[in-house]
Amino acid sequence: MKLTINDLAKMTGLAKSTISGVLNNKDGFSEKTRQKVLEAAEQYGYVPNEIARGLSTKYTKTIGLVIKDITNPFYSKLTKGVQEVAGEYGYTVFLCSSFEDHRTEKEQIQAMLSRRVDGLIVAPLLEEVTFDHLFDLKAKSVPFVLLGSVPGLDSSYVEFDDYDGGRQVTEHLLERGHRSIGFAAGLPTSRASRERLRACRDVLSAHGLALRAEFTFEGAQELADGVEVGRKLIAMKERPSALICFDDVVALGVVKAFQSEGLRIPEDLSLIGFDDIDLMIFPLTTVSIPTYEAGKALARTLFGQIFGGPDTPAQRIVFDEKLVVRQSVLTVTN
Amino acid sequence: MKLTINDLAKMTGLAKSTISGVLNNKDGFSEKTRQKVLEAAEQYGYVPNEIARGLSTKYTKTIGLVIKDITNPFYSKLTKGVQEVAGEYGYTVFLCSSFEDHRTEKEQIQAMLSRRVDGLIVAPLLEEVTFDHLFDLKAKSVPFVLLGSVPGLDSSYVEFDDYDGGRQVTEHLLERGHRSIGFAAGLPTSRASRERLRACRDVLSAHGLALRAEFTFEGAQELADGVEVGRKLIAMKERPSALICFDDVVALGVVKAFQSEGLRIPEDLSLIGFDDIDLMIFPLTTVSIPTYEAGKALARTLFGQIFGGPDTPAQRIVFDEKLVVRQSVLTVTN
DNA sequence: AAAATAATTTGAACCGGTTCAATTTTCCTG
DNA sequence: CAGGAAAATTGAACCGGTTCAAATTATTTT
Repeated sequence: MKLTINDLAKMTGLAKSTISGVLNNKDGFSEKTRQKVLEAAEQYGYVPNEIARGLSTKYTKTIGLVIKDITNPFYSKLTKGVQEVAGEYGYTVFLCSSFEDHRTEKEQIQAMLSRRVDGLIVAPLLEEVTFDHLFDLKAKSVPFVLLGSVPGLDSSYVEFDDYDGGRQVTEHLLERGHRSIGFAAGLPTSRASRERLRACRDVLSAHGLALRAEFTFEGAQELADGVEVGRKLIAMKERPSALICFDDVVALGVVKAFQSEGLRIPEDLSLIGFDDIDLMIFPLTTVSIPTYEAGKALARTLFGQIFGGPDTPAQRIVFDEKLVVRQSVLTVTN
Repeated sequence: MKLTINDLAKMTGLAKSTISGVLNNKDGFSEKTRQKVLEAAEQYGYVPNEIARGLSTKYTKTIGLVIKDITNPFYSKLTKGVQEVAGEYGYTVFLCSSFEDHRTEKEQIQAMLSRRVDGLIVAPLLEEVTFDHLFDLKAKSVPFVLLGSVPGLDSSYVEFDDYDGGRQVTEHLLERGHRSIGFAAGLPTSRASRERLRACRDVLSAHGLALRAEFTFEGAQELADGVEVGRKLIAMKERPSALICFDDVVALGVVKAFQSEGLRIPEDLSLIGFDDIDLMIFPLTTVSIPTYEAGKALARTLFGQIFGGPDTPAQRIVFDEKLVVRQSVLTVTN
């Protein structure tokens, strides 16, 4: 059915090694045969079988990207960055989603390995359990880059300075006079969320303040979760004057809940998010995260590993997070 | 480095065909050898090389998904649906983005073919040029399913009744008394946009009305484009009373433009979008599109083709679009 | 024009699996 | 316990490429 290199060899009367050589631009072939091969390949529309090639060269021109959920703007933008760079290198990317499940993450990585990807980009779930599967990658010396470092694992990674982002927003709120601050954290599997929360706590306690338990929410991930948090806040007798949301999506949910009750942001609640997503139309004060650039950096770092061989030193790239002040934070005068 | 089936054969003292047979659950092996193989595989952590397997079986357990831009919520949700079903079948998906470029689309499909995917899902760009590459797929009898039919190509597809969606929104506006209607269309490569626009024109002309050229915009794709359209409208002396946007993202852009000028939706402009995206917090009247379900349907149809062999009849699935009335359309009394 | 050298081309082995006809082993039966 | 059938195992070919030492052909050199 499909034309193979053997067919081409038969048709041109040349050896398959000759065909292979010419097609891979190796030199040592006469101009005459070179033309003959090229013409025949062109004429019959020969497309080399990358699978077969991969088997002998050990390079599949394929990388795996394991993320949590493509539906989240954060990841879709990151993915776009990865794709962009992969394309430049003639690589194709396998998209795998862990759907926030630790076992799925492991399985996906396993599947990628069995498909012999040349490298992996993983946005690992943070969990108490184990990072064995990641240490394994290192042990097997499979090129890989992580989104976010993993304690004790000496690997390449790209991450954001989430702690500093958390610090910035908290200080911003303090500067604007807020003393009662709430926090809508993400899932416990999110490193970013944890860091931001930790920073928030640190800054508050440095000012003799604390995050009150009833103003601290957990597991906020999607818009609906944000709406839920918003509802809970609305139902409270006493409410924090400001809420830091783990990301813009959650913040958007809070905005939605408040708006649907006729309450207003920032008059009734000051709000801060993270990510600075494109689809934001609400003037939300947030923290911009160079997601797209991070995706590109992840891919570039990975290709560095792939082409640099197993002794390529691990690279660590940290992107800054930057507060973007808009109109969702009120200045309160005590 | 990596353990192969040959290694395993040597270690157990069995033939590689035995190892292969046991591991693939073929019968005709004694319980004793079966155990021996299984234990050895387990103990040494043997993972079959899918590349090698793919070469001989012709099945790579891999499908290709070619979309325009993963960053668009429409596609990310569709992708999620595809992934979900692919996962159920033990398949992994190659994500390819055409980035709205016809040539890139062709190249991506080519790349997928050279990687011998078992099937393809393509959201093709609509262009004057050619659909040769799609007809080629048919000719080569590569299993594939399209998002949206292509004229003259008898293939499986999943599509939305975009014409009807366009009809619904236009009639809704007419019912609410609007007579001066504008349309922010998407890129000319979007079939959905074209259909919606066509329906709008048809309905209007059936009512003796027409879409005025100065109220018809083209190439609106991202939020920024919507903002642009909004600005243009604001700058006009005379403005339509309602605007239909090709999708929610564009509508969101218009909202943003209006809000930033202190104008209000729907008081200053009635607005309708398409997609009913999750991240919407503005009470936008829109048309809900079962994107996630479509993604699943695409995948299921594809697997039907893959496992059903080349004579599987082409399937056509059309999803309805459904108007969701919220608060972005004013009732005007003339 | 023969010998030496350089330029091309080729054939066989290999990558890591699957497949299946042929062979070997085991089990029954008379 | 020989002989035949059934069960289990194996070996070789194949999938479609790449690689490289060896063979062939062309070009110089003397």
